[in-house]
This record gives sequence, C-alpha cells and structure tokens, in this order.
Amino acid sequence: MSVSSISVKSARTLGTAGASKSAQKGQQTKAAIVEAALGLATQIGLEGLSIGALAEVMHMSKSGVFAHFGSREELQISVVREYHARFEDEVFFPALHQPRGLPRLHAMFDHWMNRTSVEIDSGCIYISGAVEFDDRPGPVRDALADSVRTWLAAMHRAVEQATEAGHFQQDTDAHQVVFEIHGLILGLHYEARFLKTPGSIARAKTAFANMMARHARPAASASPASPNSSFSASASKPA
Amino acid sequence: MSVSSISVKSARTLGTAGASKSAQKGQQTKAAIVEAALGLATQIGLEGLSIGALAEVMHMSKSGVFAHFGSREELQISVVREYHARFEDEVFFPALHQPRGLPRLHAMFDHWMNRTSVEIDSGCIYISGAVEFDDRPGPVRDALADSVRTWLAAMHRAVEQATEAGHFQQDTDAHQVVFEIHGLILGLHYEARFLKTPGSIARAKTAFANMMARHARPAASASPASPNSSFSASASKPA
DNA sequence: TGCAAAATAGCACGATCGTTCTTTTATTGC
DNA sequence: GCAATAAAAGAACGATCGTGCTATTTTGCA
Repeated sequence: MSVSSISVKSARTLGTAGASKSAQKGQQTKAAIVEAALGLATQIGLEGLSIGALAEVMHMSKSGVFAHFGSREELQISVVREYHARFEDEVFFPALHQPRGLPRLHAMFDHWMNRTSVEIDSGCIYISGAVEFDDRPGPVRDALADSVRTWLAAMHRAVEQATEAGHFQQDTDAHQVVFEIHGLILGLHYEARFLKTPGSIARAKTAFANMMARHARPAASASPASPNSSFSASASKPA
Repeated sequence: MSVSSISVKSARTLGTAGASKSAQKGQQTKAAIVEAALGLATQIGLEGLSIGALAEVMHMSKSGVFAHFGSREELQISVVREYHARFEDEVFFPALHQPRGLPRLHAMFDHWMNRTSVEIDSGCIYISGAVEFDDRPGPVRDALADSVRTWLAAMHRAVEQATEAGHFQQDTDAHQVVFEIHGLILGLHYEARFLKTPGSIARAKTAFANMMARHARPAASASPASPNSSFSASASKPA
C-alpha cells in the first residue's frame, strides 16, 4: 500500500550491475541530474530552476543535461516525481510502522513537520510550487497537485482510522481535521522559514496536541459526567 | 492608530489639482505604474514582475518605467508598500469600527479571509513573497517581513484585547492563537487557490469558530443567555 | 576488438532580462 | 510665451534563458 500509484523507483537505481537490458549509463546520470535539480529546486523553486545552472552544478554541458528531458517542463515534472518519492520514504512509509489510529497519525504529522522545517535550509516544493503554479495551468501544476492531493488523502485515511479505532469521536469531520493540520504545517513553514520566528515548532506541536484533545473520545468509562464537557460540547459539530 | 508607521499615502494622490508644490505629473504616473505593477505581482509574483511586461501594460517604454524607480528592487519595494497600504485599508481599518475584543478580532479575520481567497484571481503577495524570498536576503525581503510582522502584531493585540475584555480565558496564549489563525489563512489560500478545493472558505470559518469557542471564557454562569451570543451562535455552523 | 548506438559536447539562434546613455518631448515656474 | 526642468522614448549593452542542430565521445554488445 503506497501513498500513490505513481512509481518512479526506476530513477533511484544505482550500482554498476548491468543486467540483461537495464541500467544504462544514461539512467544513472539522469538520476544524478534529477537529484541535483531537486536540490536546486528546494532552494530557488521549480520556476527558478534553470538548465544552465543545473549543468554547472553537474559539470556538464547545457545540451548534455537538456537531452535527458527534452524540455524544461519535463525536467520540472521529474523533480516533482522525485520529491514525491522521497516524501513517501521519509514521511509516509515510516509512519506505517505505527499502529493505526492516533499513533500513526501523530507519526505522520511529526515526520511532515520535520520535512517542513527542521531541514530549514531547503524548502518544500509542495508549498513553493503551489505559489508558483497556482494560476499557471499545465502538466507541472497537475503533477504537483496530484502529489499533494494524494498525500492529503493519506492523511484523511489516517484520521478516519483514528475514528474507527475509537480514538476520535464518531462525528469527527476528517476533512476538517486534515484542513487544519495542513494549516499548521503551512504556518510552521511560513514562520520558521520566512519570518524566522523562534519556537515555531513548539507552536505547531502545541496546536496539534490541542487539536487531538479536542477530537479525542471522552475517557472510556461510563463514570461521572464528562470532564471537559464545556469545550468538547461546542467543539465538534462541523459539517 | 495604524497598523504600522509606514506612510505611503503620497502614492495615492489623485486629482488634477496642482497646489503650490505637489502632484507633478511624474508622481501620478508613478502611482499608476505601481498600481499596474501590483496587479501583475499578485498574479505572477514579485519575482516574476518584469519591467518589460510592466511597460507594455502601461503603454510606455521600458526606460520610461525604469526611470521612476532606478532599479527593479526599488520597484518591488514600492509594490510591497502599496500592498501594505491596501491591506490596511481593506483589512485592518474597517475592523476598527467593531468594538474591541472578539467582534474586532472576528472582523479582522473575515476581512483577511476575503482578501486571501474571495478575490480568487489575485494572490496575496505576503504569501507568495514569503516563498520567493525565504532564502533571498535583501531589502525586498525585509520590507515584506516587516509588513507581515506588523500585521501579525496587530492581530496579537486584538487577541490580547479579547482577553482583557473577558471574552477569552485569562491564560490564553495570544501568540499561539495568532499562529493558528495564520495557519488557517495559509491553508485557505493553498486549498482555494492551488488545489481549488470547494468549500475551503467554510472550512476556515468552521476552524476559526471552533478556535474561538475553545478559548472562550466559560459562559457567564448566572443568567442563561450569554451576551456575546451573536458570535458564539455562529460558531458551530459552517457558512 | 570493432561497430552500432547511446550519451555528451559545442555552437548558434531568437527572446527577454535589467540597466545605462543619449535624445526628444512634455510640463512647469516666471 | 520662454526658458528651465522633468518625464519619457530610443537604442544598445552584456547576460541568461530554453532549445535546436551537428559533431564528438563514450558505452554496450557481438
């Protein structure tokens, strides 16, 4: 079970072994180029990514780099796909080791946070790309949007599982929860990376914890009246 | 009392009246250029703003446009300042007509939301600029960050006033509240403008309402009806 | 080891960028 | 209305962009 149906594992093949018909030299250098391009794109954005600069980093000629993709747009799409694969590897798959429900949801959020702000030197192209392509239709935008939607759908599933597992109240609106979590990540990215506000990570963690508490199913037993009735009553009755 | 100490009203002077020493022709066209530049920048970003394209829109020569600013950077800064002024006019000042505390905070959020997503065809340069300049130091970045920080400080003040007015619990963390509100706006901007997710505005409103309810001071005990029912009533239902 | 094919380099193109310098046109103060 | 001054235009610059085309080099297989 993967976040998406997209499979780009081919671009990650390494090693020298040349089996019957795979792993020509070209595939390797193409993978190396995409990796370098990803590094550039996380710093200056997908739009700022230029073939000339990329060639310089790779110690190659412009045309040598260009030939692997045929167009700048195809290069950008390759970068998006590679980012998608890494996002899966670093954020989604590790969380699958946690049991369904709250623990897994919490792990997904934590990894997501780390990807967003801990490696502060490189931004998230899901965020920068959204700004660069929000009114620029085309295949790059589509690839970006598909990746993001796929990931948000995975988050949505995790919230639903938390409800099914009895960790959340039955009437929890999963879409609403995902929307708010997404907002926390975006806020963290903004404040940590642009405003350099100290303590942003703690802010995001606090907000997440409050959110979980708000949707948490009241302590199991049928004992005395619900403890935090005041807020949990008004808290959850969205669409 | 203004959001900031920045005053750029000079760039808004219109009319033909030529008093003793003001309103040369140049000032008017400069203001018109900045206005056109703002329009371009909200669509393609501050970085995408080019003097050539701007000249074409203005039916002027490149050098004619250029001469008003002396550098592209200065043009970008002028755009940021103009955006700041409009943001004040459309988001902050109207909210001052509401009484301090919750009503004013609510108005600020509403206007902010409208600026962010209702006029869906033009983005927010506070958001796009943050992505474009998050690791590009310089005066443009500084101007952007100053404007944003000023606005967030105004939000912070509004939250504090809500606490002082007794609308919020005494231990409400104003910075935390502002962080979370900011996240809602960013999430709304992302989902509405990039993903085109329908119903994003309702999501943001619901989240805001839930948030207000969470910090609200427990109902005034004695009498059944709470005074601020107007807002808390709308808290639980999406638009 | 030789040869077809793949991979890379080299070069040039039109376009656009920000910027400078010079010249022409429009505006202003008297 | 005229002269001083401001505003706008025009042309050109070096740089960089994406992309085509043609050599040259490198690779993989017999």
